[in-house]
Amino acid sequence: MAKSCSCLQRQCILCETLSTAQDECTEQQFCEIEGSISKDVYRANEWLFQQGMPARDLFILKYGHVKLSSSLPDGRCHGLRLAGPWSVLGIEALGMESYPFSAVALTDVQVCTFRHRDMLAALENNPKTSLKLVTMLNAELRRSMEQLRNIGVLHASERVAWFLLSTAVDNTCPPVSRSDMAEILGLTMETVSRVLSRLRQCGLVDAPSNRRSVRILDPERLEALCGDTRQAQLPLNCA
Amino acid sequence: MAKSCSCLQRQCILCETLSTAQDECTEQQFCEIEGSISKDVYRANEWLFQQGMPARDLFILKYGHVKLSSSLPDGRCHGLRLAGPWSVLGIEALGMESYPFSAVALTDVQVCTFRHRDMLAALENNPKTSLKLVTMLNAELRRSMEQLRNIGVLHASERVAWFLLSTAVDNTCPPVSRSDMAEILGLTMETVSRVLSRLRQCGLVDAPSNRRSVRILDPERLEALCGDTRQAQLPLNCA
DNA sequence: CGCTCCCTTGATACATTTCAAGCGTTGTGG
DNA sequence: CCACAACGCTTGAAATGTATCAAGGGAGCG
Repeated sequence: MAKSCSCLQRQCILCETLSTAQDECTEQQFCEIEGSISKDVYRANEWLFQQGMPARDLFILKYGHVKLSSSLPDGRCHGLRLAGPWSVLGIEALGMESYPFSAVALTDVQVCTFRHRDMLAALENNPKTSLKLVTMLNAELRRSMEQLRNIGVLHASERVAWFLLSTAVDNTCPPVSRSDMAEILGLTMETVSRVLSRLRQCGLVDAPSNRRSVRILDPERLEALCGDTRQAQLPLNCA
Repeated sequence: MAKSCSCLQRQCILCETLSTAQDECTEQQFCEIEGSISKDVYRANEWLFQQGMPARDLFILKYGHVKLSSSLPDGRCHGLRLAGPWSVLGIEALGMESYPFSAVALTDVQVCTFRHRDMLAALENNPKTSLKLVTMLNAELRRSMEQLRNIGVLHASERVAWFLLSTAVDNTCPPVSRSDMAEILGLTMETVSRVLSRLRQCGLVDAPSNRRSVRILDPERLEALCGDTRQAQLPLNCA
């Protein structure tokens, strides 16, 4: 029997963990780990998990996009970030009672699901996995702090520009609605719409109003918009 | 020779790590770890480290308060959070080239300094330490996400109320200036000052204008201010 | 066709920022 | 010991960016 995860993807922390685990686990331990991975599918708008739910699993996103968001007791809600393929979700709850935020599928989504308790066991048995995990959490933390700073200091158009640039792959953004973007950027849907309209008029992006799709046409001018205040504060005269 | 860190504090991750390490390291390994801890002092307004500096150390704050902040290329700056005694600083840079943010002492400060490379070695040798670290990073991540949400959705007075409540120990806040608070909350100094003046008028806090000191007089009414919007949006009629 | 959903756009309201002046304390040097 | 500057804070008036409210358009779908 081949000792490996059936996907064997380089980008997947689980697959990599398993491949290093081969050297360090007994055959039995390894099979236990591999056996506890399940592959699941969620439809668009389904919840992977909700804030406050008992935390049991972590997810490796293999296909599709997910939105993470956190809400206040009074119902107000704020998007934390978008997650794309090969993101690890729900690991922030490892060792805790409940998920501190919610995750909803924006598109149809395919994931590997893994129990927290199995992850904890893998950590005990495999120091290399710990290191990988620590590195991952650190990266997450940096991203989160960068976002904190950006929400704190950037203007509306700078935030939109930054969002587009930071989420786009090949100048194409994930399929988010205006309200999703607004929620993540701490703005209203209307403001996001206005900014996108202006960016469209200036030829910086292609953002059809009917479809959830934004394409970046001029990455360089867009970058100028979110880096330097003086340019960014005058987004109307984009001449 | 006694095998323990000389402080032996329950709250200190380093001390705890060392005490568990006793069971798992050889005497030589243990002494290497212990020997690599240095105890340092920084004066108020000194930098512990700056954004972009090569990342070498992590710090356990033993006495005093530190402000973490991140800046944009154009100079705009945003406070990330305050750190008090027993915080671990600079661990977000573990395994990375440079510090992703800066840390400046608000008061005179006493720290234990520990090399990243020694921490990494400790992780390899001691799975329990990894778990502790992962738990810590997760807690940090949750805090950071909570803050992200709060900056995103809360109004000025709600943010101030939340800041006071979340940083106060025994209803007494760390010695931060109005501008420090403003920087962390994504507001201006003037706005913070106005909110504090109103809170003072309403008898919720004691905030003398000459000293960097805020004391919470009525925690319950203050909590009502940051939990529920409808109350929070009318902070002027605090009757 | 009529419904819903998402988006756009305009007018207005409002919270916060910006700009500006002044106050009290602290520390320094004549 | 007193002037003086520096610093942090407060407060007011005006400016401004974004939210809110409102109306309407277009695509998709039963």
